[in-house]
Amino acid sequence: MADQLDLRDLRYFEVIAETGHLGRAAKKLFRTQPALTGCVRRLEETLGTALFERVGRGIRLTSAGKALVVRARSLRVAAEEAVREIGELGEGVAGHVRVGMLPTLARFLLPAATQLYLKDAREVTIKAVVGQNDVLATQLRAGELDLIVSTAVRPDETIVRHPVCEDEAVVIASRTHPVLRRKNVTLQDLLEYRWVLAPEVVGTREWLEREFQRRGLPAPKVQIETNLILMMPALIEQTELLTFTSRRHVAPFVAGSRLREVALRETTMRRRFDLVYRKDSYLSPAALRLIALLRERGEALFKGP
Amino acid sequence: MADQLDLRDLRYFEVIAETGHLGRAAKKLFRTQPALTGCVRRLEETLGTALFERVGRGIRLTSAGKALVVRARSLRVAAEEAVREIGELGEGVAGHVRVGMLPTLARFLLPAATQLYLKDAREVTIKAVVGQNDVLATQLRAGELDLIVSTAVRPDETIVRHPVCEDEAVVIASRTHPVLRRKNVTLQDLLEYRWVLAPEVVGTREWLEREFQRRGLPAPKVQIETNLILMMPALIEQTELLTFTSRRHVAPFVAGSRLREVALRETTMRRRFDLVYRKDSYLSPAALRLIALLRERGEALFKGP
DNA sequence: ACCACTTACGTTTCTCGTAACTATG
DNA sequence: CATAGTTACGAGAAACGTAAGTGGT
Repeated sequence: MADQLDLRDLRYFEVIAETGHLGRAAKKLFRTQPALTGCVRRLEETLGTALFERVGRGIRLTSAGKALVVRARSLRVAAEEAVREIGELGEGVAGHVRVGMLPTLARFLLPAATQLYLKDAREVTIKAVVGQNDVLATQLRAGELDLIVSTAVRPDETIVRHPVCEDEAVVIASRTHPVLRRKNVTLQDLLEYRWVLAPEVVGTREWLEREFQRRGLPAPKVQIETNLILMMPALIEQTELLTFTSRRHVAPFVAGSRLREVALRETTMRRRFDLVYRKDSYLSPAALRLIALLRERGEALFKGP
Repeated sequence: MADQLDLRDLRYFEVIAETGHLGRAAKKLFRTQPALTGCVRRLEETLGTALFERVGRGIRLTSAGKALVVRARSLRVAAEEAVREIGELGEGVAGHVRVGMLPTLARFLLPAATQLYLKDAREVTIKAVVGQNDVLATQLRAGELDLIVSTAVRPDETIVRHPVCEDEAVVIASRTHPVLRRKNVTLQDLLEYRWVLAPEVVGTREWLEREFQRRGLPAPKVQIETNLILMMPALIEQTELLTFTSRRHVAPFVAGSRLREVALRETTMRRRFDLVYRKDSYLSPAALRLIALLRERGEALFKGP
């Protein structure tokens, strides 16, 4: 005798209890009457209790049977929920993804990407970490992030890199800034102004200062240093400060932006954003879906409509 | 491919997930490794998702697998609870019984009987209805009670009767009552006193009045008429009233009772208490247990220790 | 006599164990 | 080469369907 319930039997039992007739239940279930007799017999054996009383030529639920109807229903629902949840996890439309990215990407890729991603994966939760490339790479290797989108991650055999999009960091000023009225602006000219820059460890600032240094020039004078990279454009909108960050902040890339690029070949930093993830670790289907989405449409999403 | 979960597979899966090894799990479950491989394969098929990743020569839960562990555990617990609940209902140690009885039985049988009954059936709830025999019989036939213990229920083919115990209703007085100082008390003598009696429709009062009438005597003078039969003895404890009810209220049957029997053959009413229930209706195991208990031990319980 | 459930029995399906196979450290 | 998991296949168990049986209306 089985000492454990069988969900199939319980499903049959529910229909039998609802109809009150083995014959009609059999039709509904595409089974024969004897099969359902067997089902009831099995349940009654494992439960050690009569579920139906044989009254006249029909059957009627006993009190134990009535109680089992309730239990059977909730068990069935719970099982169905489990199948659904796990199935969705498997398809990557549910679950959890931990993704890290640079501030520029958080501003110009994340919103569109998440919107598109969640359209087919409503039950997925996302942890988005914004940080500098060194921090992101460390967290990725530590298993704290499933994937990152970043620049200049050193390749090795434990990670996979895919180029996603290109970007250029440029010198930016408010559209009313005096430097924009000058012609043939030089690197030297830029040193006349004060700057809003990221901390020295950040890739863009490192690059910028090196460019000045290469040409025998001093580093730009920093008036505001902030690790809130995304705030830098807003900080210079109404001042005579300069900053150095992604061209995407500048009109016409951002409609209505008060900012303009200070076009200068020497201060144009090309950089490639790579999608990076660990090679041999398990990635949830939800994470795999996000990876696929970023590989296929990341560039278009970053460029905007 | 099965489209429904199997509780057995989920049980296996739990152990596999806990140990993280098919081999060790197989030992715990008294199964072989291939059997568990098959179990995992079945689950993965019905869920459409990988539950383990094959890492090295071992296995590791995927995120979907981790989620399934939680679901599997709660499903197993719910199934076990269902088995337990329905099993207890079946054994009659859980459930609900509706029982009716006469006041005397409520006083002298119900406490001991329920105590004994609930010792083995802690989860059973009881509805105890106290009433006169005609009311009880009506409610029994209407299906509002599962069983009654009463007197003089008219037998027919829809009910079953079992004698449970015998009782005698007698005239009762306070131990300080003057009638107790008289010798050779007669029926006539009793008419000198006032009475506390039940309403005229109640069996004991009917019987008593008929006994006086049979001997050409008037009915006793009623000072207090109450349907709270059980209050009658208390009402006469400190007065010169007489009452007519079960001898069980009188010392020495109730230790410390202030009441005494006015012994008189003409006022001694023998009555038999029957256990009565419907013959062809479903009786819950809990009810059947109570019936068996009353049949086997009802008499001893009524008589007291 | 008919209807509804049960029993009997053969067939199919499923699960499990044995043994051989594959892959990893 | 030892260990962990997988594949292949046959034996046994379980569930199902057909057909005959039982009981109530």
